[in-house]
Amino acid sequence: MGTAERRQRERVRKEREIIDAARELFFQKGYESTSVDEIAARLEIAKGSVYLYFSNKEELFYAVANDGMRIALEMYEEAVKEARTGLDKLMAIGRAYIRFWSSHSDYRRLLHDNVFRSPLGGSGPRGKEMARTGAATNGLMVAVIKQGIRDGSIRSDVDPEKLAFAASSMVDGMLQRMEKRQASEEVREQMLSYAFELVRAAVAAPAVSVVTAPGSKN
Amino acid sequence: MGTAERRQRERVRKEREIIDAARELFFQKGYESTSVDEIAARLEIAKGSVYLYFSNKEELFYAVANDGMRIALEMYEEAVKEARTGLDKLMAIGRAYIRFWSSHSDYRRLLHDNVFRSPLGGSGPRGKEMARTGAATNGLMVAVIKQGIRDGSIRSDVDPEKLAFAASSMVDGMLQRMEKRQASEEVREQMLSYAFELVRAAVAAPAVSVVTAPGSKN
DNA sequence: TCATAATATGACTATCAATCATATAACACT
DNA sequence: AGTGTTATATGATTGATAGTCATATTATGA
Repeated sequence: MGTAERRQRERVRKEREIIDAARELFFQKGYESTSVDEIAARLEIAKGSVYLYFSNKEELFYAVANDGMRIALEMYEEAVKEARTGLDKLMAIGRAYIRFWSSHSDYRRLLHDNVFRSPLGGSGPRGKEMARTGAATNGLMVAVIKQGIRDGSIRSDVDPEKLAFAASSMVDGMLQRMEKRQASEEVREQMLSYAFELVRAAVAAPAVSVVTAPGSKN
Repeated sequence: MGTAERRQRERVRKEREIIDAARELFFQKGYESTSVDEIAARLEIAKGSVYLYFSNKEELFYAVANDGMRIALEMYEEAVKEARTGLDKLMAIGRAYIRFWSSHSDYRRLLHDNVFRSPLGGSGPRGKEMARTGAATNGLMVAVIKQGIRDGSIRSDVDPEKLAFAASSMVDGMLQRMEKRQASEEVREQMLSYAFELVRAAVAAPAVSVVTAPGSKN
């Protein structure tokens, strides 16, 4: 009796449809200016039906945001594979970060115009799922930093958790502010690159190459 | 005929009253959950009267936020006086930052729960005023960094504007995220101190024995 | 064929920012 | 003082929208 399973599949498909519609509208007009009525209208269903699948509008936001974060996470994971030392991997994540946020400016705008509603996500399931994706991203950074300490590319007095937190906060904070200032894509990249070099200068082990000057590539 | 002047004074006084009432309510219940009606009720005036002095609720937010930012700026200016080198001044600003945000957690919560509405402020006069305060704060940091480069405490290849931007974004980003996580005051301070040391490690001029990087401004 | 459960609907409620026609008070000028 | 003009104040009204709920429709299974 595959009824339950079919029902479950149907449910997931419906949820997906709603998320997709919401995403398009959020991208187009922003979260605040999109009404649940509009989302429903786009799918030609009743507003009440949306609430059958998502307990409130914010959960819908978390679902969309999580999609974006998942894409980013996958890009980081790819980037990490292509570098050897922990430090290089950390920098590779940085470059992937720039790549992601340049190529997905819709997600960037949506997420950074609404950071305030993405703490650890709300209390609903979608919020929690997004929080997990955030935690996984953080975990990746911490792991990479730890490796760097082991392989000698990162100074041993670095605190992996704190560094991951500070570095990602810096980048988030910068992107957020630049969003408001409507900085050009080019300026954005320059600023981020500068910040990454700053981090590198701060944490690279003093071993072979003396601390690299900020602003110089590699 | 001091009539115009008295009127002007009266206007300022009224505005002040409204800002103060709004601040108390924003602190107590947050921006979103405070209605303009409540603000008016607290002052025993009609809602319409509020709109006689502020064109919308957001302007009221900017006015309150600006107060907070002014207090902080003054603390930074004090802190700067008590250090000698540019690098020390930069670190002193950092410590003042911690002091301000610990002692004024009401402002901290209000501002960081609402960063999204404080880009460069909105288009109204209060938003613009807040933007000016922000610019002044940034200007102070840039000036201090420039001095550091001149007096040799900060590496000459540092870009003052970019460093100021990256560093303040980092701190903002961290505070914002910690607000959501409800980190304790203690953890908060530790994290911020760590971030400041990271910045110091990245920008402090190398010890005297080491040759200064070529192309130093001075 | 019918009872039960799942899904869908859209009218309705509640909330609130912002507006506006109307009223009152302050002022300037004679 | 008397009068027209401007500034200030009011609160009922509008418009928008998130979320609810009684009711209807459809699917399932005995």
